[in-house]
Amino acid sequence: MIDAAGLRVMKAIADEGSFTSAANALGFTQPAISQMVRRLEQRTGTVLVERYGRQVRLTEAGQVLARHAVGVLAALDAAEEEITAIAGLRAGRVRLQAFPSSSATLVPRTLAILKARHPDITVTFTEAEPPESLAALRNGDCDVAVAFAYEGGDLGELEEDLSLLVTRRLMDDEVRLVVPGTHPHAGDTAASLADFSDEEWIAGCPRCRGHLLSLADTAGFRPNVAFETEDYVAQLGLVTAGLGVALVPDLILNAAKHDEVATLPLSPASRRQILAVTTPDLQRVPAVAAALDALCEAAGADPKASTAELVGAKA
Amino acid sequence: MIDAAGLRVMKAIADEGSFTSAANALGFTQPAISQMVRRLEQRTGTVLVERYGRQVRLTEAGQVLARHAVGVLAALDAAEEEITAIAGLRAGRVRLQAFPSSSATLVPRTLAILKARHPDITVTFTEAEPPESLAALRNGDCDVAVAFAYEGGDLGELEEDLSLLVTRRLMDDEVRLVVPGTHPHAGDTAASLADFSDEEWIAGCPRCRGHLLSLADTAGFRPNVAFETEDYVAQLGLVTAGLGVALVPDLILNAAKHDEVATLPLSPASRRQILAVTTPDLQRVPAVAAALDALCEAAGADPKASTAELVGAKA
DNA sequence: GTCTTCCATAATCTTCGGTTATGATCAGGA
DNA sequence: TCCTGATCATAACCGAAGATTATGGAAGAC
Repeated sequence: MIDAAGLRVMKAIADEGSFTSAANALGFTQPAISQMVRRLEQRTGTVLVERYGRQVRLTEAGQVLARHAVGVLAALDAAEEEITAIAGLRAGRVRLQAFPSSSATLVPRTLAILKARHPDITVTFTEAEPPESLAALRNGDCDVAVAFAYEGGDLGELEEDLSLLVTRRLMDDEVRLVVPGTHPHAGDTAASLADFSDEEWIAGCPRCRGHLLSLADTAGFRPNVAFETEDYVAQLGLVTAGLGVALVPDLILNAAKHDEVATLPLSPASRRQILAVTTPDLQRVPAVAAALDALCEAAGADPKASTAELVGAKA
Repeated sequence: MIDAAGLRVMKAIADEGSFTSAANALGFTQPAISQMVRRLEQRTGTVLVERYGRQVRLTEAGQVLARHAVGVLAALDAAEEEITAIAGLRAGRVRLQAFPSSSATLVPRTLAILKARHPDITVTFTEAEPPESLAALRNGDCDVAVAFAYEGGDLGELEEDLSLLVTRRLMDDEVRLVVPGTHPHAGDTAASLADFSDEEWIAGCPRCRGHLLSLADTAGFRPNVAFETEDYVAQLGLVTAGLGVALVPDLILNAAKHDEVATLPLSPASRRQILAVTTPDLQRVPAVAAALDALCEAAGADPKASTAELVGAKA
């Protein structure tokens, strides 16, 4: 029945004292005000303005509207201001979830970039393996998930999960074989997985373990997994202690100390993709977009090149 | 940029959790909500709603709007309620100005009627002679003026003042000649003014004095005005003391004690009209209309018969 | 798989809310 | 006194907002 425009007009009339100057103040023409008042009057069923000759005066009801207008318009302005603050990155919130090994290097660098560029954005960060982070994304508990996908057989599994999500490729993470420094093959320039079929293996997270099994299967053996731990520092510790060998991505090796082990490139090489994942809608939220850019930059990827690389369901 | 309708929609979505149920709650169809959200989004330049398959969730910006909506809509409702209270006579204000001799009988009766019928209306009352009360009416300081107009020459003067005002005829007030009880003509059934040409006269307010002069002029003499006072009790007192004769309207005689004087009807009779005056706009304000009705009733006039008796400028 | 339940889109129509053009009235001044 | 300027009202018009119905596509339930 009463809308913001009507209140604005009533307040302008109260402030300016005439239809004409109210119209000027609001950037309208005079008849617009005339009609607006008439509409308001027939909507409310009351007389709002008293016309006496060429001057107008608000009736009591009109004064009531003008009085309320102040508060309502202030509230609307506040809302608008808050919205534009979010849109203009002067505020906003990003909830980031990243898998553990990325939180050592990629995430801190990202947060630093984001903080420097948009200090008013609040970023919350949670560590989560890709299945969980993607679930959180779908569930609305997370805005950006940093996930990884192994090239090869395992990729298909993740791809299914990416339906209707938007991904940005951050970097390729090469997987290396880590052996104790004292290992006979420690000095090799590359490692063929088949040569390590008799070793005891140290596996990481479930999906890393799946990748190990997949690679080993291709190499023609079934690895003897002696230890399993999601803690990659522990993995390296176990290898250092001579308790086995492990497949460890570069990202982890760059982050963690690994002086007493040898890291051998695989032959054939195996990589995993590090991806930033979000939804098509969230992608357009400025704070989220800024976070994605920061992630790309932190990963050393060209933000432009990888922008809007959409992974459809079965496309 | 943001209007009440948009806020209402955002709040409904927040409350209901889906477009469809929000549409039902607001009495719209689902596409209306879809379009409204889209419009809001392109107006604000931000994503307000996240679509996850078949469910929707508000983004941070959307939640901001929904949060502000509560306050804004409450304020709008409050304004509307206040307006309808005025329209429904559950609130409102009437500022009444009446000339002194009416405030003795007519006004108290009117206020009593008004109080009984619409206890929530606040009435303010000021005593003022017609010229002042009409000026206040024009000036917006008064909603209803109770004025009087002498029939005859003097009426024209007031008529000019009534341009663009609305009058309601409340009653006819017969003017009588008041003489001391000991006066030779005290026992007469009627008085011809010419018979009192040699008397000393006691005049009232300026316009009453003008009326006296006008009547005397018609009767062919120029009255000897010995005293002038706007206090009608004093006038009667002066007559009682034998200091002169006076023309006094019935309204005053009914209100004030006048045991020791004789009141003679004039021949030819002379009357003044008691009028309620307001503006065409104010006439439609419920509280003002109620006051006019109460005035008519207090005056014993038929409210219907005298309604909307418009006195135009030169019509 | 089918079926239901969501939201999105398209086409259409009404109403709102603005414009320009014009008229009527009042105030002020030559 | 009669212009003249300022003000509000009204009419005709027009574009866009905002609703509708009809339809399609995707997600989830069975």
